Amino acid sequence: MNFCKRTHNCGELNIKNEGEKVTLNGWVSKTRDLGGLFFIDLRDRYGITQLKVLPENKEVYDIALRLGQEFVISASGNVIKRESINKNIPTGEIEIEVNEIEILNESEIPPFVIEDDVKAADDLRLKYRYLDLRRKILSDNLILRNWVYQIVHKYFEKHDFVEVETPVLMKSTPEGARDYLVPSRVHNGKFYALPQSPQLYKQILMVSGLDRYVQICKCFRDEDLRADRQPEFTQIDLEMSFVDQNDVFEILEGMFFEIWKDIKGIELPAGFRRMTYDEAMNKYGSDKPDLRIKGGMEIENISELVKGSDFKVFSDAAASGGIVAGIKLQSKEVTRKIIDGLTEFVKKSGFGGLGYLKFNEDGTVQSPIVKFLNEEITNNIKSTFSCAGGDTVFILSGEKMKVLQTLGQLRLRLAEDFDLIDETRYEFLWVIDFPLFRYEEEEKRFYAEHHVFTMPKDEYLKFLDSSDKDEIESIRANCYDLVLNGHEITSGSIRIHKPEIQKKVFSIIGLTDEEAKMKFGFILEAFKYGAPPHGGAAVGFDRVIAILCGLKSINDTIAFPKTLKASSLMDECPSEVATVQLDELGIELKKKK
RNA sequence: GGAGUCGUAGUUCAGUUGGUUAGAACGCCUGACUGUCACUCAGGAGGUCGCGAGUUCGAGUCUCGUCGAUUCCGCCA
Repeated sequence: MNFCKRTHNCGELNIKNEGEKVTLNGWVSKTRDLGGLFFIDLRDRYGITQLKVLPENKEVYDIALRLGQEFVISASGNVIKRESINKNIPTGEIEIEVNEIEILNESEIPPFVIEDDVKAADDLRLKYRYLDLRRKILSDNLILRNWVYQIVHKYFEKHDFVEVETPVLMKSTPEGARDYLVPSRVHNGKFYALPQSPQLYKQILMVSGLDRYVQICKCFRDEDLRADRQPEFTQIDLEMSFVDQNDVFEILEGMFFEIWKDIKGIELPAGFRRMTYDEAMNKYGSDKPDLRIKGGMEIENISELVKGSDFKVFSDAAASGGIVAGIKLQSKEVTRKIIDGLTEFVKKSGFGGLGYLKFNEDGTVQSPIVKFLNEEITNNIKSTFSCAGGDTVFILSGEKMKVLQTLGQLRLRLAEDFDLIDETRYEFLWVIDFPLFRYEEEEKRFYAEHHVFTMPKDEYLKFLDSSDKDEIESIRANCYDLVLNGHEITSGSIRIHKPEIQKKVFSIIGLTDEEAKMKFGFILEAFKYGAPPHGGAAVGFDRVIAILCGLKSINDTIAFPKTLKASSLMDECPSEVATVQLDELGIELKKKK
């Protein structure tokens, strides 16, 4: 098809181009018919340029009158200075006086108007994703994502990493998330799994001597979704040989340094803050604390202070091995209604109520529990939290982890409600020394907190032979997360490369030699032939992009995201398949109940 | 698997205690208009109130179920 091809895009012309004869191709964003004067806003991904059509040019004018939203056109004419300038857009000083228009394609009336401040609901936007992506605000996310992609590739190339593609069809392993399964036609009854991550392959590449591996790859997890969780997502996967934790940190800090410098023009600190898992839990009630909250709002354990109080709820908690702890909300008006809302919030986590002490400006203390606490205890609480008039301390008591986690959630809730988050900050934090195991009460067994190949810290190796639950739970690992603004954006560990340590870990999670061989045989086999000390990490690419774009959800960093029920509204997948296809795979569907 | 919110015109929403013909804005169509850029003005078309039962003389409104979107918990690198 012949058509008049563009000489420029719709975002680049300005007053310097005055007098030039140009051709633009693009979509009709809007038309304004003033009777004797006709304006067209022509859009492409670079921007919008105004076209002007005069009725004297009858042929062109008649075409202009036919134009509808989202028609694709080619327009030629001269760049002229506008009579009235639009300061809101980069091309606002000029317009094209059109002497030729060609309609390249018509459009049906779109189901929603394509504008930055889109009004359509999510499902409609997803069904017509291609229209939604015509919005600059959205396509800019994909463009930024591409920039980060390029920075990452260059960065790792510069540091001698080798990009290796690992299989997408792999062996299903039962640990971790639920696998997406792919049936095999050649081996009826057998299945591949899509990778939850290329974990095992990258470790084997270390045994191969590749030394430094990186891959920006798709990962798949068949679990329920969230705003920051898609069934398929992208990670920057990396692994290094002959390294300890600090080497991995250094490489990743360097990567984030370059990304933030290039994309945001921000110089991140040379080394990120570090905090142990235990400290994070005790101070923030979370393994991914948001450090942007004004005043810090750290949790204080006041078990000792209230141990002897007459308030049974507190003294009982302390006596039965639990804790009493609280957080302070600084100088905010806390009404009855707010307290009720927060009480409702903690009740959902199984607490009977929320204790609070309001320290008034006049020195009095307002609280339903103050009558149970003597003056000394009240004063001690006040000084522990460094309270001034106008501050409120919220207190929970009970089982330690539950108290800490709920206070952590309360902290985030208060920060949200009282607008205490400094949105301009980027707070990176390494959370280190995670527990190696997690005890599952219901099944009465240990699970690997990270994954089964995570190396325990040297000083805890002795507990691998222990049969004491507390000792095993106390084992800390060379396992780390990078947290940014309360989001986990990276996770990794130093791996076990010694068979005797691996054996002990398997034994603690109740995996017999036989089972281990069946599930992980190939990697254990590989490890027999000289596995170097190695470790690595995986970066949640979508989450990083979402934060860079200022988005709460990762969906708008992904071209074609899926809904919470993991379906794609545009191409309507998943879908049923023909019986012939199932027959070839040797699969028969169960009848629906 | 559980809890919450939402579903009414092409779109975003309003719709009172269950009561006559379900409204507004934007978009769309027709006409007018030579400096608009959220153009303006005049007129017009457009509805299976997500779907299915039930209660009722009467349901957009109440009840139950179901489907979809979304937020959170469980789950999950």
